[in-house]
Amino acid sequence: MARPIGQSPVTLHDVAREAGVSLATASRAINGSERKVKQDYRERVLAAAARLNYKPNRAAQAVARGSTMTVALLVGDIADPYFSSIAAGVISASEEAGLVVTMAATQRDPDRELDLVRAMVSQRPKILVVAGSRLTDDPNVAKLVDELTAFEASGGRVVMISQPELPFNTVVLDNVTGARQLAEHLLDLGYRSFAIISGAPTLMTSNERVQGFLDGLGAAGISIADENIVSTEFTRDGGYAGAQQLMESGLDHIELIFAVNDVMAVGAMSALREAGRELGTDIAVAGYDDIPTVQDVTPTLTTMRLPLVEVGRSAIQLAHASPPGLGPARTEISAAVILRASTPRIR
Amino acid sequence: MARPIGQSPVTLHDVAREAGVSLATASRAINGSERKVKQDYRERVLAAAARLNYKPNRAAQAVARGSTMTVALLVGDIADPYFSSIAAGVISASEEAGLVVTMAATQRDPDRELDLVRAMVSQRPKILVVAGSRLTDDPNVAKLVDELTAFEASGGRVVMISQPELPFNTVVLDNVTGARQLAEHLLDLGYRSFAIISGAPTLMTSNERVQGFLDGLGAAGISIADENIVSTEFTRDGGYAGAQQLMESGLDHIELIFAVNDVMAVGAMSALREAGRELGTDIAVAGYDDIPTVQDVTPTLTTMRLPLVEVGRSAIQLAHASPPGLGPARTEISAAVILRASTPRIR
DNA sequence: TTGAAAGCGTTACCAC
DNA sequence: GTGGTAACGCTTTCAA
Repeated sequence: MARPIGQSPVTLHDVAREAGVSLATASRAINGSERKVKQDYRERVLAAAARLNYKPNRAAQAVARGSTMTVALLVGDIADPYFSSIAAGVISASEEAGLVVTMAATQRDPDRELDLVRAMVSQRPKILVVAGSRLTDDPNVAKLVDELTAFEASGGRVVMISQPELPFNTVVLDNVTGARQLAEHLLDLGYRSFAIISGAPTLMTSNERVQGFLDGLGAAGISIADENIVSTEFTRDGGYAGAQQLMESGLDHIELIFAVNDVMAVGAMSALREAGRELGTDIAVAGYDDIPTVQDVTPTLTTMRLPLVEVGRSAIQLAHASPPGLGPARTEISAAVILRASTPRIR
Repeated sequence: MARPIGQSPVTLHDVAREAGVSLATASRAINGSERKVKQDYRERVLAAAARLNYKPNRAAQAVARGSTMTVALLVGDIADPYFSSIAAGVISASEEAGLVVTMAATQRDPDRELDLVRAMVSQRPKILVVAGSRLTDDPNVAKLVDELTAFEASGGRVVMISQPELPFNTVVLDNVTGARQLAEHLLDLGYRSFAIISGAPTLMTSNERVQGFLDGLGAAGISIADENIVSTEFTRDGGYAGAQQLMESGLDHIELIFAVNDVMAVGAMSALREAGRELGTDIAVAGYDDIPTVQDVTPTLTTMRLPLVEVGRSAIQLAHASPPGLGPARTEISAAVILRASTPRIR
């Protein structure tokens, strides 16, 4: 009596029949506004629904209502702690708002990104969050902007994380300022000669952090020779390779290596350690992001703290706060310098 | 001419009109089977769709077809590398199969888990993947099994990751065997006295690993005193706290601490290090899972390698391989001992 | 407050 | 092959 028989899930129709009311009433009692249905009817419907183990069909609701309760989230790589922390924030804020999160990973490929954005738009989510860095030479930006603009025109909300150059709501991470502050603090600690491990030359996040860092040093009259700025993959293994590359070309008078993100810094530290360098004494290292692991490596890593979970939450809040029609809104998230053992005072 | 005007997305209807064909033909040309529509009609429709920037409404397709193209994934905590690696596998395998992934996080709370399973069932996904460990005293198992059984009865496929006690398709991670192997290898290296940092006493994954480890030691006539088995949270901070607890109660003759997962092991290492213990020499540490970070901590961590991304992929493959109606199928994933610097040979 | 009925955007069956 | 049209499960007018 209770379980759905065979293949077909219970529909609202079944519930209405079981409760002896009309489809409309059943709908109102279960999903509609509070006021409209009389107490005993409502109870009868709810009881019937419970008895039959009824679950509203979300797809059908979406069609009927003309809108979903979905948040679509696009990340570069979910196994990367940067993205997984942001995702945790997006998921928790979404759940609180009764929204379901749909997720896809671009593997940092612009073509894939465009395809996936199209796939996500096809789901007609309420909110579309795009995390991950843009490339300066991204061949697809124009198309991307078109898709997203059309999506907004049709009532969806777009939120970009850290891509302020695009005309959408954005959670802004001021990488230039952050990296400059980091540089200043490192100068304070006495460091004077630096190397940088950066991502691909076209990767904007990487560029901004390099630029900010150089700005900070420049203000103190310090510069970095080109051969001491290497660019590799924006991953742990990239950092590892970058450190090796630096060591090959000497690394002689370098006191500190700035890796433009923590996973790269951690990889670099392993490469340096394996090469017999004493971290923190022979050579200092700093990163960016403050992913959880950097407290557990040795020495603990100096970095810029980005409240990543908060960033994810902010994306959802921004979407809710920004009225459609008005121009793009932004939430600025500021980073904080976290000095740890990898950069001891040296002068 | 090209862009959707105002609020309403382009529908198949619009495309049909633009192409001068019927709704049915438009549907067939765009989403239907290859054979049925003549070349020039198909081209006209496709051209019209492109011109209007048409995107099929997935929800409407789901209603009409009676099934979605969705995979629902339930994890404990997406920011935990164990889950995020599994999620990466689920996402990539799903994308390859043209499926969209929906995700939710239980925060390891059984009540939340049940609620979220209900919410996900409501989406009528094609596949529902439940990762995360079960509790021995889970008050909701019966209800959970009911929900999942009903979901399967209505045509969905369920896959559990590492919960072989439930009557569903399962990706089995043989924790008992894995932990036993680890113990054997550590005995080989000369270790004779051990402590364990475990998760909550009701957490099955934790229990299995403890049990397997004790089995392995027991076969060599070695046991562990109760006070040297502490139980804490199944997280990095739990591991940190567990190590502190062990140190308070002495840790005197202990040669090696086995933490039942890597994040706990990494936390424990930090606690030990901060307390001035020389890792690998004063005290050895081993973990379980082989999350990426364990190669970058110092010393590198001995652990059991679980191919986590592969585990996620297997879940989707299993769902596709297992015909509905037949009993639950299983895929066994075996773990491999990875000896690293945290457990040097000592005898 | 309730119920009948008209949608929502697609698919799929059934004639032509 | 193609087009008309009845579904799909639900929401939401519109009358009653």
